[in-house]
Amino acid sequence: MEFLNELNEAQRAAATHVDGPMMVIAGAGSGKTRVLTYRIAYLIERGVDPFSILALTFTNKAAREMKERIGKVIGESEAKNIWMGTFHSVFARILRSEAERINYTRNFTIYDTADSRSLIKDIIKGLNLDDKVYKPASVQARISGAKNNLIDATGYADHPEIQSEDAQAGRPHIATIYQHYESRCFRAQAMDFDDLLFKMNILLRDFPDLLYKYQSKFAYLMVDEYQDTNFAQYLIIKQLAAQRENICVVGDDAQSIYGFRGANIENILNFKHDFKAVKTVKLEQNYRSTRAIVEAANSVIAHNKDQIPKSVWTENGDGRRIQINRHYTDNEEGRHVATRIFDMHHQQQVPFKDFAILYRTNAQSRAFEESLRKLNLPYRIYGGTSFYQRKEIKDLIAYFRLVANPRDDEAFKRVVNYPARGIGKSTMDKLIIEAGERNAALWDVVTDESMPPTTLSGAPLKKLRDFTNMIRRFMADMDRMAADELALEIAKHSGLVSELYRDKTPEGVARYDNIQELLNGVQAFAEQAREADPDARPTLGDFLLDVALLTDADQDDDDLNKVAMMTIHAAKGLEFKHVSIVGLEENLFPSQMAMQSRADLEEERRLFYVALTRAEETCALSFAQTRYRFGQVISAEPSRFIEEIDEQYVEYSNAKAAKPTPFAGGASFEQARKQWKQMPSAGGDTAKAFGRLADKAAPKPAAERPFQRSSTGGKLKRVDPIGDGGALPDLQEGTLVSHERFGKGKIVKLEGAAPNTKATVFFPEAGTKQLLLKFAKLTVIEE
DNA sequence: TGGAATGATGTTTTT
DNA sequence: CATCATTCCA
Repeated sequence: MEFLNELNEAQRAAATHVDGPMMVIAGAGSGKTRVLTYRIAYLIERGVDPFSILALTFTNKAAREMKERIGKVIGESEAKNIWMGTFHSVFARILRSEAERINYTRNFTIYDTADSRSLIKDIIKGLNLDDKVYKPASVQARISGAKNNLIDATGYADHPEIQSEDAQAGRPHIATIYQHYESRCFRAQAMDFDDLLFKMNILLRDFPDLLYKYQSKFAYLMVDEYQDTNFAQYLIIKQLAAQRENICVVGDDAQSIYGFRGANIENILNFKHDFKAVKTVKLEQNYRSTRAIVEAANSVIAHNKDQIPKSVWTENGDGRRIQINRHYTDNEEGRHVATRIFDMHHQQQVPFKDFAILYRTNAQSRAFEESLRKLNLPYRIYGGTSFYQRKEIKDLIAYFRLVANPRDDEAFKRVVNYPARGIGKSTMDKLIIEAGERNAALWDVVTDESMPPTTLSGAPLKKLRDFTNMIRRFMADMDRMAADELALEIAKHSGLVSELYRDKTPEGVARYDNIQELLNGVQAFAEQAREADPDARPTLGDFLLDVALLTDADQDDDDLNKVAMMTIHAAKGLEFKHVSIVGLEENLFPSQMAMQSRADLEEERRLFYVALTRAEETCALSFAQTRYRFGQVISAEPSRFIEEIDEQYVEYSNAKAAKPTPFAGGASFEQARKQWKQMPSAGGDTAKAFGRLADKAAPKPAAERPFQRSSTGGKLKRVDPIGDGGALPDLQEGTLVSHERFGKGKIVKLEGAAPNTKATVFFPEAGTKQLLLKFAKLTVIEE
């Protein structure tokens, strides 16, 4: 097994460990995936049956990659038999085959976050509770938290601590909502994401034969990213491993970033107590990054109190310091990052795929998207509003869902009147009330001939029945047709395709294309299944199971040479040669939600650690002093995390320092840092875009002032992102100007001295506005 | 009943 | 600024 020679001593010790519990503490970039891969290969070469290996990863992508890599070592045909996937997808598969034990159909629906929130909203309304007090999102979070800790609705109501928490928060009825939620999900034969873990636990708890079955089946367990498991996941693992104790967990407490989802670092700390004679291996040598990056990351994480002591080190070269860039606006930040990529690509032939832009929140992607597009740089955004969240896709999938499981109330409500069938709100309200009274699914109320709805009759009832009859026809075809065939049939005969085809606006065409793409996706899925097993008859239900747990990040990376943009969470486990971490501002990163508690702040810091350690060669940080948020310009201060980096690994690119050579340190540098710190910023308070003065803001030196084209047209004159007033010398009363939002207008009055000049402008389209030149992006229009 | 227009409202991170 | 939800009118 010569592949073992590619491993260092610690890695090899981990990869060749066969029986008994093992915990691998793997620092960032220490070759953990390689170890997991080779360990599986090693097991199989030693004669372990691939079918008896269960490897749980955090993302589908990680699972796929690992499978591929194992395939290269031991051959694809063996590799494909390994049980490998995310917790959710593996247990969804098991639940599907054991569904009847818990009185579910094997075609149960998986409710996504939106479905479950809409159901919760519904329940809150039905209980006549105030949705200002019972905010659906927080109720959902509360229920989710309970499920992750294996507390059901009854347990929730009986839990003194939880009850007093809710009472104190003024929301004593969450227990009731939870009870309804539970029964409504069951009524609809639906499980939410948390249920996949919760019900798996139920299976193992209530059916000893099943526990035994899966304990015997999975002789070897491996869990990646163990630090991110929550209690529900932990207990499944623990139970499955209880018999043979052949369990290997891999994790890094420093990279635990899913606390908000119930992940519990304790799981990693307690592993030693749960199993006896645990072999522990620490992987501390980093192969990924330069020394500057490794040390910078180390210096940051050292600020955390809670951690397992370990020292990540590298033999790699020093590399370039972490570059820090200050910007006046978020748009300028976008331009700068894009320009840097442009330059490096053209001057040093760096391929696009070597770049990544990482941010804290999805909303930040916009500025970068725009700038990259302007420079014609190819990019790909991972996550965010994924393909599967688009309205038209959800609509068609809702049809699929309904055909697979007609009791799926959320799907029913979504498409019963789309395309329009004359089934309006009042009809649906009656139906929903009646379903509630009978505790039956909407579908059952409509189709139960023996007990017709009492409040509905005549035309409305007929329309509803026409709809269910149509779905019934699809259902009848489910046995005859393969997934791809049926999908096409549904798309056509539901009227959805023709509805979209009629819409010739650019958006409509895009939607139509998306539907096409989804249908192609079903086809690809079916063909792949047939390829793997010629006798397989992939059903629409199989496809749904797959698609419900897919994320955008899992989409096929066919055309790969693109700049990658994603949240730091999504970047976990990935690496890039050149990384830009953007938006390093207080209240953004760290997030303002995390400012309250030390634990939350430490999680943010670990997130920053994860971000830094994605980089192989260079890492640039940036922040803006003003940023659009909620449609307002707000000012921001640099993130505390920047200062936490040991300064010998940092360079402040646009402070006026000479470019220091790596690690030169020295007085000139200190000075630059000081200078940079003293640079005036707009202060911490929110300043309205067109309102109050932010007198502390200093004008930018004219030489640095960039030009930019106004989006509303008008000939390019000059634009001033910070707007210091003096920048538009030929402004006077009567001048025609153009504003991004308000369109063209005429200056009526100018008052105040620069930089606080205020202009009164009359916009024919928007009325008279008072604008502070400092902030308003005005362009002079030449006659 | 359906659609358009208007107004309130909210943003972490993900399976 | 977006999206959503509610409202209002045909």
